[in-house]
Amino acid sequence: MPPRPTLHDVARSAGVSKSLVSLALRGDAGVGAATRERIVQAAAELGYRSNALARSLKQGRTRLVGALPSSLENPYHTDVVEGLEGAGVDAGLSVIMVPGAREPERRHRHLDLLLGLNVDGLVVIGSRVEPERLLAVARRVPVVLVGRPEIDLPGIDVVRNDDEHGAALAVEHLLDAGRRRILHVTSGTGPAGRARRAGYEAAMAARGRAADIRVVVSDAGRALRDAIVAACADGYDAVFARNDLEALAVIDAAADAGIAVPGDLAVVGYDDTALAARTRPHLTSVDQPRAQMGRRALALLLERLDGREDDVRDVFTPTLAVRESSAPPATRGRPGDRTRPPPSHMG
Amino acid sequence: MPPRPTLHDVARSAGVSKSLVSLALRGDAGVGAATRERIVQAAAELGYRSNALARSLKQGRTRLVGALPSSLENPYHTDVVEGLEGAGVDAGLSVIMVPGAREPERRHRHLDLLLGLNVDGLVVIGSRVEPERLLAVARRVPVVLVGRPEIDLPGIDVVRNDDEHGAALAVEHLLDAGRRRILHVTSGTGPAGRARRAGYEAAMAARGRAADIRVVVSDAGRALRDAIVAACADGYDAVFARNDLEALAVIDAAADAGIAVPGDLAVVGYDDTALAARTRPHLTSVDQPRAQMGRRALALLLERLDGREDDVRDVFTPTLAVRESSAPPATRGRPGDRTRPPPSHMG
DNA sequence: TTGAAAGCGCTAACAT
DNA sequence: ATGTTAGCGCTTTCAA
Repeated sequence: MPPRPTLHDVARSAGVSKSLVSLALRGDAGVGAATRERIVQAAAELGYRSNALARSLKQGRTRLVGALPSSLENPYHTDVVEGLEGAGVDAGLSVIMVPGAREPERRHRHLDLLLGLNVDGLVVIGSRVEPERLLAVARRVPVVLVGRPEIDLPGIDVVRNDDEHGAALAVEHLLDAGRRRILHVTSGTGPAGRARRAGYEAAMAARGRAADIRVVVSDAGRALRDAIVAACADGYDAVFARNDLEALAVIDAAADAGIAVPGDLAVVGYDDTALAARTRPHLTSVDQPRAQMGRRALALLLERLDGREDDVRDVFTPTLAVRESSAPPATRGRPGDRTRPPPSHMG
Repeated sequence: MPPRPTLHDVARSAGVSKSLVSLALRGDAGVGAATRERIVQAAAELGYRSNALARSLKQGRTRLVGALPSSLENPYHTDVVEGLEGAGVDAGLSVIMVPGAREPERRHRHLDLLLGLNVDGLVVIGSRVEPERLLAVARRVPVVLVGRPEIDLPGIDVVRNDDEHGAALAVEHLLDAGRRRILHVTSGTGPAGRARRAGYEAAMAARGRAADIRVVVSDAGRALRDAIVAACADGYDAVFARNDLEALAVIDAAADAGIAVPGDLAVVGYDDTALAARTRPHLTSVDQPRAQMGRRALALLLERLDGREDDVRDVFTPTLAVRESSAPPATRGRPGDRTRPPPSHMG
């Protein structure tokens, strides 16, 4: 590979100095029209592209924002990045990301990578990076946490949705739709999972259903299925799942066990990811404004870079996207919807 | 934010020269044990982290590999990145990525970003970057294309699966399972889509079903549903979809129209993404070894950096992951599987 | 309007 | 075993 041309090459080719090339190429006003023309010409001919590394080194900033999603498996994360990037473009910042990982070692590697690149800001999406590490990082570069409740670190802004409220939306919706007993399925030891679980319990209690509170911590496969079967036998006719992925697992387990959704069992997920509308039955899901949260994260970063000192905690209010998976027993019977009549414990 | 400590700061704090700090921190053998100790100590106290920008500028390489997925919507891309990253770690290279985009303008911006960061190699995953642009890029940095058939650019390696063969696997499987007429659903104007379509047509012809070849170019929503209904009315009882996402759309449309899958209609997807096993019915899908292809892409990059001149075209052979969505009419009737009897045109 | 020179933080060849 | 020095490619005073 031929070495890429530098400012110096262009300068020589145009017969001017490096500085003038730099100015001309960046559109500085005080460069003679003819000279500028010659410079632009020469640059084009050589295929010159300025070296971002060198510029960043000189300027002490990269105009880069690093995104650290906890995983790319759940579309939630990429939706946030989407918003982040959109806002970044508007602000003249570029967003780079890493694949994301659940394993702490890999996560640390990713974090180090982003930091090593001298990103001007870091957006950590739902990742379980340890608070101490976050604090250490935040002393060198602005950090915004997205989607992580239960955390209050000085110097670190947080953008999240109200998980308790979201859980309550799900519970109320199910109850209002005529469901009697609601199970909560979660695999999470994570903060968001905890908050949703707490919201579920609170909402149940608020509706006088404290006695019905039941939580299944799902591992993959058979265990979940057995738990669902057992719950149904005990009269549970609805599930509020920690997120859409869990909800799909519930639907899958139910199908395995011959339990009809939403006939025998209503299911509500969380995040309203693209999956929700793609699978059958279409999934009712709590929707957080992910792209908007991403945009907000970038705005907070900019404010920090601009000198803001006090911490921001931005809480978005989720809404409920109602779909087929939680249709009340009475509403069923659309074409193509061949579900069983409600089980006997319904009456 | 306090400025981050530099080599110079550490050197002063440890009472030695910059170079010695650099050597000590990188574990050079010829540094006195005591001195090294002192240096490491000082670095730790100051929280020193070497500046990758400066190092890269000096060394003329970044040890960075850029991944440009065409979109994060389809898990296929992230699976490839996963393999890429795994191999990267083994080789001491880091993988950075951008969100990916379908719009040409955004795609170009992403490409420029990666290039501006001086990545040592670029992996373009399924993205429809124009050949001319690819060629231009490849003159400055090694480029590997993943998942893109129909392309033969000098200086650019390609890792892909045999789409024609994959399509044939799907067709044969459906025919062998007793299906009569197979529809192909694609939205793609892309190369992979074209190749799969060609494979479908060839396989149909090879089995004497040339007369049954029928292709639906799916736009969203109603149009697809109508096309499916029409096809079923014409005796089609199976669909081979361009990818898993399309397959899910087909299943969705079928459900809307009261067409049972796999009862009335068998469906086969492509890519065998995580989605396939998550939705009901579980999706039969052509599987390409995505992670392995990612690893291979990185290996090819390394070879290029090592001076290889001739082009490599690596074609992986896909396999078929058979699941519920293509179960033959006779096999149906598992618990929880309440599908209709075969429609009359079956007999 | 243009050029010269300093220096961002690092590495590596060359002293000592 | 340790220090000095010269850049990597760029931006940015400061002079001319």
